Amino acid sequence: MDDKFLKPYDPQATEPRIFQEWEESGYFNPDRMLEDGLTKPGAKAYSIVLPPPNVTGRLHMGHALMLAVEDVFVRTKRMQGYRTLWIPGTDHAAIATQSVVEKEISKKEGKSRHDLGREELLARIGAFANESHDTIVSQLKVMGASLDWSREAFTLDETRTRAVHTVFKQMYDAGLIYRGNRIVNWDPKGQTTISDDEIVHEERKAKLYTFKYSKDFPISISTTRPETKVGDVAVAVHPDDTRYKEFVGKTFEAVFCEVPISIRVVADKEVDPAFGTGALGVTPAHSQIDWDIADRHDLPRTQVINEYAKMMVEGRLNGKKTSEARDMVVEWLREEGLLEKEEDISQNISLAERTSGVIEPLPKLQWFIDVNKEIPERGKSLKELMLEPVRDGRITILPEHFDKTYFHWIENLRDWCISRQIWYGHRIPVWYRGDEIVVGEVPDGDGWSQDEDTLDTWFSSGLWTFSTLGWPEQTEDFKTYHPTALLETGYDIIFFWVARMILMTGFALNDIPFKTVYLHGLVRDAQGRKMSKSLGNNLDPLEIADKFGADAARMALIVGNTPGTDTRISEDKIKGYKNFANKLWNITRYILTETEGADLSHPLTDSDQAIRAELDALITDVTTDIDEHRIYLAAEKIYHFAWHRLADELIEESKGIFIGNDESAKASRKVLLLSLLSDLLKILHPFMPFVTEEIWKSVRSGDTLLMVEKWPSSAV
RNA sequence: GCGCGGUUAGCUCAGUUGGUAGAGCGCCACAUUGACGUUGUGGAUGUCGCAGGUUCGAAUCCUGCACCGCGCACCA
Repeated sequence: MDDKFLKPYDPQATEPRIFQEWEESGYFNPDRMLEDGLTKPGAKAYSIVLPPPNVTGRLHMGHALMLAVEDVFVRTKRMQGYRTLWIPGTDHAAIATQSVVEKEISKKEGKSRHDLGREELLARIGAFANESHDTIVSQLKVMGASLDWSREAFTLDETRTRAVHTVFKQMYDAGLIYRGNRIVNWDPKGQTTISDDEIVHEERKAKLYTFKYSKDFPISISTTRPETKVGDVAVAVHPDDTRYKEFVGKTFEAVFCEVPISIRVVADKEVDPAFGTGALGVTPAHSQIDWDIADRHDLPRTQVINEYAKMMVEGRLNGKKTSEARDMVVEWLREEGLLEKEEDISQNISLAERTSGVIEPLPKLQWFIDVNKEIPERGKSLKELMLEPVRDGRITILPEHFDKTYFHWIENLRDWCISRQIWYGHRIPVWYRGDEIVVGEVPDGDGWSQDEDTLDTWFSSGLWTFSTLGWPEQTEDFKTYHPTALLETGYDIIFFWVARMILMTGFALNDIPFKTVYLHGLVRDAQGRKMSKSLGNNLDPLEIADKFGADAARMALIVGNTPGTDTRISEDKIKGYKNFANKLWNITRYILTETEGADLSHPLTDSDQAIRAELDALITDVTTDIDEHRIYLAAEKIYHFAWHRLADELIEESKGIFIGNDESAKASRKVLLLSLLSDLLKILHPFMPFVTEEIWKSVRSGDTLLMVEKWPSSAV
C-alpha cells in the first residue's frame, strides 16, 4: 500500500498536481482521444459550449456551479466513449466591461471616456480584459473543468468577428436588420441605448399630479412627470367617453411654463377612461405608448429632453435636469392655480441594469432586428423560428415549466435594438459615403466612414454554439459538434441568451443550437440571501477550493440541487463533502491493506455476487439518472452507497470474515472489495474528479488515467 | 393585471410512471486506541400549507383558497 494513505487526504496538495497530469495527457482534446484509440472513430459526438464568463473580474459560486454541472456531463460522456468536446471561452460583455473600466478610470484619474478618446479607452479596456481573462482561466482550472483549451474562443476575436459580420449581413440582406428612428430605452448614465431586457424595474414612491395646461383648457390630465408636458401635442380620450366627446378634433393653444404648446384632442381606444381623469396627455417623443398614438393620429413629435436627461425647450426650463424642471413646473402650476390634485402613489420606474441610470425614453436613429417580419423564402418570422423548436420538442428546456416563461416572453417580444453608443464591442459593420451604404465588409475606395456604434453584446453571444466551431467556415469541428448536446446556464439569462441563440441559429443555420437546456438556479448563502459585494457574503470559489478542495465544492453544489431551483450553500455543507473525500481515502486504505496479494481470479461466493449485483444496480440507476439530467440524485446515491453501504456495512462485515478461517470467503471478499472500489471510483469520478483520480493511481493495474477509463457497463 | 414556482422532520432540501414518508446537517443516548484527527450504533421529532374531489389507495392527479418567492407587463 502507498504510504500516502497513512495521512488524511490533502486536497490542496493533490488537486493542482492531478490537474497538471490531465492537461499533460492532452485528453481534454477529443482529437487526442481519437488518436490514442480511447474514442472509437465512429463514436457519436457530445458537445457543450461553456457559457463564456464576462471578462469583468473574477468567477463566483454561480460559475462554480455551472462548471461542476457541465463537467459531470462531459466527464461521464467521455468515459462512455462519446467524442466529447467542451469548449471554453470568454465574453467581452460590452457594456458591463466598459462601465467597470470607465468607473475605475474616473475614480483614479478623474477622466471620462471622452477625455481619453476611443482608441485609448479601447486599449485600457483590452488590458483589463486580458488580466481578467487570465484570472478566469486559472479559476476554471482550479475547479477541475475538463475544457479543451486548444479551442478557446473569445467573443471579440477574429473568427467570432467574422461570424458576427456574416450574420449581420445576411440579416440585413434579408431585410430583418433595419435602421429606424424610434423610441429607444436611453440610459443617460451609460450614455447608450439598451434593449428591453436590460431594464430592471424598481418600485418607488412618486407623486401623481392632476392639472390643466392652462385656465382655458377644458380637460384635466394626470402625470407623474409634469416636466415632460412641455412636449405634449395632444390629449387622448377614449372614443366612447361622453365627457370629452365634444372636444375631440379641436386644437387648443397654451403657454405651459413659458413653452408654447399646441394640443389637439384625439380619440384613441388605448386610453382607459377609468384611470385618473380618463384623459391622457400625449408626449410622443418621451413615451412608447404616446409615440404609437402619435403614429395613429399623425401628430408631431417634439423632443424636449436630451441625452443628458436635461430639458431642451424655450424659456427658463432649458438646460435644467428633469428632476429640477419637475419641481419648477409643479411650482408654476401652483402659482397659476392650475394644480388640482397631488397624490402619493407607488410606481415602477425603469433602470438600466448595468448602471442603475433612470431610463429616459427618447426617439433615436438606431439599428433594430425585426422579429415579426417574414424571412424571405422561409415563410416565417424570427419569432416563429424561436417558438418552433421548443414547441415541437427538438429543444427541451429543464425544468420543463420554463418553456411557458419562454413562450410568454416571445409573445411580448418587440424589435430588438442592437446598436449601442459604447466603444467596446463589435463595431457595426456598416460603412457610409454620402447616400451610399455598404454592409458586412470594408468597402474599397476613399471617403467611407464606419458606423460609430457597436453591437449589443448578446448579438455575438447568440452565435456562440457555432462561432466557437469556426463557422462560417465549414470546419470539421462544425460538422462534427453542431448542434451541441446541452446548454447549461442560469435561468436568469434565458431571454438574454438562450432565446437569442435559438434565434440566431435558426436564422443562420436553419437548425437548433442545442438539444437540451439545463437551467441552474442561483447560488445563495446559508440564510438564503443572494450573494453580493455589498452584503459581503460572497464565497470565492478559489478560497473554497483551497480550504476544502474543489471536489468538496463540486459535490456541495450538485447534491440536492434540482434544475431551476435556487440553492443555499454554506461552508458546513462543503465541509461535509471534504469529509467524504477523506472517507473514500480511508475506505481505500482499508481495502488496499486487506487485499494485498489477493488472487483476482478467485470466484465470488453467492452472497458476494449478490453484493456485486447491488453495485451493478446502482450503476444502472446512476447512468440513467445522468442521462436524464438528474445528477443531483446520482451524486447522492453514489455518496450513500460509498459511505453507508460499503464503509458502514460491507467493510465492517469484512472484518469478521478476515478474522475467521473460511479461506474461500476471504478470497472472494477481497475480489469483491477491489471490484466495488474500482467501479465506485469510476462512477464517482465525474463528480469528484480529483480524489478519485488520486486514489485510482493506487488501485489501477496499468498506468491509466481514471478520466479516460471506460464507464462501467454491466449496467446495460 | 398575466404567468410560473414553492409550502414535506428543528434547519436545508430530495421524493423520476399514485402503492404504508427520505437524506444531509442538527439534537439525545451509548460505544470507540478503531481503515477514519473528518468514527460507529441506536433513538426522538412529520395530520407532506388549508378545504374539497377522483381512486381500492394521494406528498404525488383535479378544483378552490391562503401565504412566500420569481418573471413579464404596467395607467399616463
